[in-house]
Amino acid sequence: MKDRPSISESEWKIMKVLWRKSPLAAFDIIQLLAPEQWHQNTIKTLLTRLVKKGALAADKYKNLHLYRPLVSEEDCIQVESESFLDRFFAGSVQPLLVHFAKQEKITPEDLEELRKILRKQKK
Amino acid sequence: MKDRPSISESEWKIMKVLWRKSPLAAFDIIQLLAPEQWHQNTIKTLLTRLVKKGALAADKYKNLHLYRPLVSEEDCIQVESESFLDRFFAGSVQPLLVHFAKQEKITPEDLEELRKILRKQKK
DNA sequence: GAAGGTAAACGACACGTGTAGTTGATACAT
DNA sequence: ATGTATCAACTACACGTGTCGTTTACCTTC
Repeated sequence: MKDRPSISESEWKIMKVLWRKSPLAAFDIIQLLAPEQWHQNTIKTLLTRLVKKGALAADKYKNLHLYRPLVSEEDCIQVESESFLDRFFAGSVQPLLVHFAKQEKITPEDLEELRKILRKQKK
Repeated sequence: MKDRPSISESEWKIMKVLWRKSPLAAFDIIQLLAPEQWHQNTIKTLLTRLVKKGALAADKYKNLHLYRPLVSEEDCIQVESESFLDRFFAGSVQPLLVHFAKQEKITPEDLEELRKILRKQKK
């Protein structure tokens, strides 16, 4: 897995749209992100920057570009999770789990789910 | 819990030092952060900014300041975790757990530990 | 082929951050 | 009391980011 470009918070919202459905024209993305109340140019700028960073491809189609992701959501989440772990939990999952457990964010059902996944992996 | 000031990555390293032991003078902090290879002034600047943000107190003592945290590590981790969850896992712990489980970052021992914590809370 | 309209490209600006040089204040030693 | 070392304060600057305005290119339609 190559280095993933660093994607800022706003940029991430763009990526999410395109991970869900692509390729899309700037116009479509602007529509889908209407709830963010961003100026059109703001979204265009973010798109341009994401292309420059290598996170998106922009295929020319007539007088517009069709954007599609060049990096997978899985990989990006992976990178972000890694750095999150490093910064706040000394790089290991255990303290993170403890943290969330103490916040009462983890339910017995989650635990059961986890057990299932682990069991599957053992095979 | 009041709003925690936003603490950048470098600033976080300073905070970690002071959460471990405080109060400390700038000099001590510079010593302890020697591995970071930061210029002294860099650390001073970060300290000043943290004071301005309300994350640290600087008590005057003779010709120097003694720094101590004004926000707790727990609270800050809490805020960061929350925003991390929101950004990458739609705000819920479940997908995060699944993610880490799939990365094989979670061991059966972790699971056992979790179970213990949950059991304790039920009481 | 000229006109009109949209999309892209470019430029701009403020703010946060990482990084460090310069200046000013001050405690201590002589 | 004065000099010196040290700490704090101020200043600076480049880069990333969030946010848009302005200009240019180009497709489509008449």
